[in-house]
Amino acid sequence: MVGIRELFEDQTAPAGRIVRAIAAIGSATATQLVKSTGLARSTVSTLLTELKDSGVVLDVDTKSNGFGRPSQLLSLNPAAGRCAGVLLGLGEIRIAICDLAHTVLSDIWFAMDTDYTPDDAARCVRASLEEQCALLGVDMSELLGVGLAISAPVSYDGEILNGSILPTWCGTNIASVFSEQLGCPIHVENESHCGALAEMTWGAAVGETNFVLFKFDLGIGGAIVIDSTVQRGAHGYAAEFGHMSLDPRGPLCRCGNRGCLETFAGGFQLLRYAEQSFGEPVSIEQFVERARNGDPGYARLVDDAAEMAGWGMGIAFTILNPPLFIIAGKLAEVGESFINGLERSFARHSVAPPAHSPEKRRPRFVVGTFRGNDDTVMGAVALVLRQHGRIANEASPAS
Amino acid sequence: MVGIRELFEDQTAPAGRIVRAIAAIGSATATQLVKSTGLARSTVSTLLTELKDSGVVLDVDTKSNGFGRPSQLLSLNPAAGRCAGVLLGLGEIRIAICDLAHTVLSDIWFAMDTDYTPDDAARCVRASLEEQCALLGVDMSELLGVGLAISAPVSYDGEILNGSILPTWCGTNIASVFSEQLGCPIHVENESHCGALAEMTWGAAVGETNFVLFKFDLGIGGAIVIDSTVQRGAHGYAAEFGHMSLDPRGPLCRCGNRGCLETFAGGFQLLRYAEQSFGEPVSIEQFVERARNGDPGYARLVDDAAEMAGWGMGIAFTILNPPLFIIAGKLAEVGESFINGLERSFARHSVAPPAHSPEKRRPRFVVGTFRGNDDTVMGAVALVLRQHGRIANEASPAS
DNA sequence: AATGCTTTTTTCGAAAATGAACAAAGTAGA
DNA sequence: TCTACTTTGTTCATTTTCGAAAAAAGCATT
Repeated sequence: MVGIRELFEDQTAPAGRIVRAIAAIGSATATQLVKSTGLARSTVSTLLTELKDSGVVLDVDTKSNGFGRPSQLLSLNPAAGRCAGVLLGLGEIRIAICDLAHTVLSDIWFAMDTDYTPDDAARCVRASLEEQCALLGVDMSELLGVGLAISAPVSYDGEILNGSILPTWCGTNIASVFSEQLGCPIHVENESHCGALAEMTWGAAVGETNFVLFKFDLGIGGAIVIDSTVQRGAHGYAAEFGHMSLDPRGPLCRCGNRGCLETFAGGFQLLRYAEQSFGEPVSIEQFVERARNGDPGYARLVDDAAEMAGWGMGIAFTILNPPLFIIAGKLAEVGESFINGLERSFARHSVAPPAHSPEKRRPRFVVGTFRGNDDTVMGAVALVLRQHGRIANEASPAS
Repeated sequence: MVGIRELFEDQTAPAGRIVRAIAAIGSATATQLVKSTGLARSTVSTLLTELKDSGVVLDVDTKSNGFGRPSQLLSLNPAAGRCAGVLLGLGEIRIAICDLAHTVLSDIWFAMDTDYTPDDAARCVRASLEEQCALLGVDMSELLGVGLAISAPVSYDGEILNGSILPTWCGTNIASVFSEQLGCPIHVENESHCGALAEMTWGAAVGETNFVLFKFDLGIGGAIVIDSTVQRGAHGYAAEFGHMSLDPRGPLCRCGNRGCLETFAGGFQLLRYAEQSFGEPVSIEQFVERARNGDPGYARLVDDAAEMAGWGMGIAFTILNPPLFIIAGKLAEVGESFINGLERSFARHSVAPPAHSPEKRRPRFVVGTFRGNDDTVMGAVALVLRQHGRIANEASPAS
């Protein structure tokens, strides 16, 4: 008999595969597990009874499919373990705790100095996690893992590569800093990649195995998902759509190049253009609100941004040929006008399917379901649930 | 006891996995197989003795690693089966036959009318294959598969999507046409994807599991390889680098968009520009020769093409973040001047690694090892060896 | 209520894969 | 030449996984 921790982390053993398959989607039927793990019916059945006996898996419901014997809906025992997700944001930290049945148990937020250090962050997160765990009546050592979402590319060993938002953090190994404080497995990923995991787990991409996500927010990021796996590339830089160089003579970008997509359609830039033109500083929420209401200047800014964004997505399509695009971030909340402009521009910048081509040869466009920075925190939780971006585990347990 | 054919095609059985692992790299040691298949040493050992007993696998050599017991080099029995690769080109067809130890047994070429039909092609290929097989003293029914390389994107079910080079072929299901004539498993892929397989199997990408290939030839294509798998995308369009739209007001492209990379750096266009400027039509071989010798006008054309190509590769890097770029196609034969220009432009158009970053955070650039259209035919063979792009198998054997 | 149909779930003997211990085959240095 | 060390290859009892058949649990029609 093994504990949930071992099962959860075992990459090869069938029992582990089953547990993680359930963790990934929250609840599942045995038949679904047969498909997603590739194991034999009998194997799944046997292991499932064992897992039920040891209290790791629970029957939660019974689901009829119209015909035939109804199937049992299974879920991991919520009491068997918990996962935490942490968003390390600009002057703020947000922490969510979930059980293994995907129920959010705690979701808190607190402000930080804008120049907080990794050590500050780790200490604050630890204090806060201890407090929250106490409220939930569990011990912090029961956490199966903590996921960190960072607004910067992260290398495979947990180092922050390009401190564009948090410049002083560049070069820090964020994973080891947190591992030392928290003493449990740490998973690190960049913010947009977390967003994709959140959409796969709770949002617009549930059940999708292949898609590309564009996140239009203050910055522009994205994620490439192939076979349900978020691609990280050789160094963790993959899907930095905001820094596709679209115009070699365009505006200078914070990354050091010119004419990046972000300089045309990034939120920071749009806000600056708006302030320059209308003389009044606005928040991104105000900006989105005015653009949605059709305020001419703002609408035009969004229109132009959509034009460039569609171009970028066209190029991404030419390279990756995904069946689905998910459009996320605050700019997506502008609604139809942004999405339509984007699709129109996309059509002009991607290889046109031949005239007789069936509908399915065009990619689908879907707007993400998360608002605010929910996608990021929840994605950080999903990091643990899906055992993605795992980095440190051999730290001594917090005393 | 099972025949090589079943083993070769069985996707799940360990024996099949071992056979295909050997087929993919030509010859291997048992330890390599343990790593690449993920099976236990004991399993590999047991199955290997069985495979040797049935004559499928042979000991070919013994390799010392300096320390420890030397390992046996294994190879598939060349007499156990053969694979054919077919290039369906512009006014020409090329066919290669290999044994399972990667030895080329036959490599022939013949001209076709420029407007030959798929049926013509299938009949000619069949006649030629029968002849070649007879010369080799084997029966055509012993072929383990035939790979087809096409100068156009191909869908998963073998349909030609965009007949840019062979316009009348658009919409044909090339796989079923050939399957009917040849009566053996057919594998279809687009030309550039085949090129990547050839480089992985015999060329510059041996041992590489992740890379991006750009092929600069008369057209521009490419391939994305992740975990040793050539990515096809949702519809088989993936890695159409030639049609990245770099300038919305640029020249019209045959794909219907403007300013595609191909309109700036594609061989067809370069030849046309050269003819317009120097009044004399040249072949691509002549063009490359003159550019390599530093002939000013040609050198400048190549320089400008490298500038745009580097830009395109920069964008691809921002999206995919590969550890390695392979540069293939006739334009690569121009040499240093093209490659250097390309790398220089790349550096200006991709996210710059921070100043302190280690060398390994930059992608490597390597020139492909194949010349002419060797990569394409050999890639078509590799299609079969690696069981990639498999489409038809249930056709009735040719009578 | 009974029967047929469909899908899920379990059971159980057979087959496959594994881990651990051992044997083999080489190098390097005493 | 002998011993220590390293890596490869084999054997076999134990454990794991599978396939096929049977049992179970619902819906729909008669």
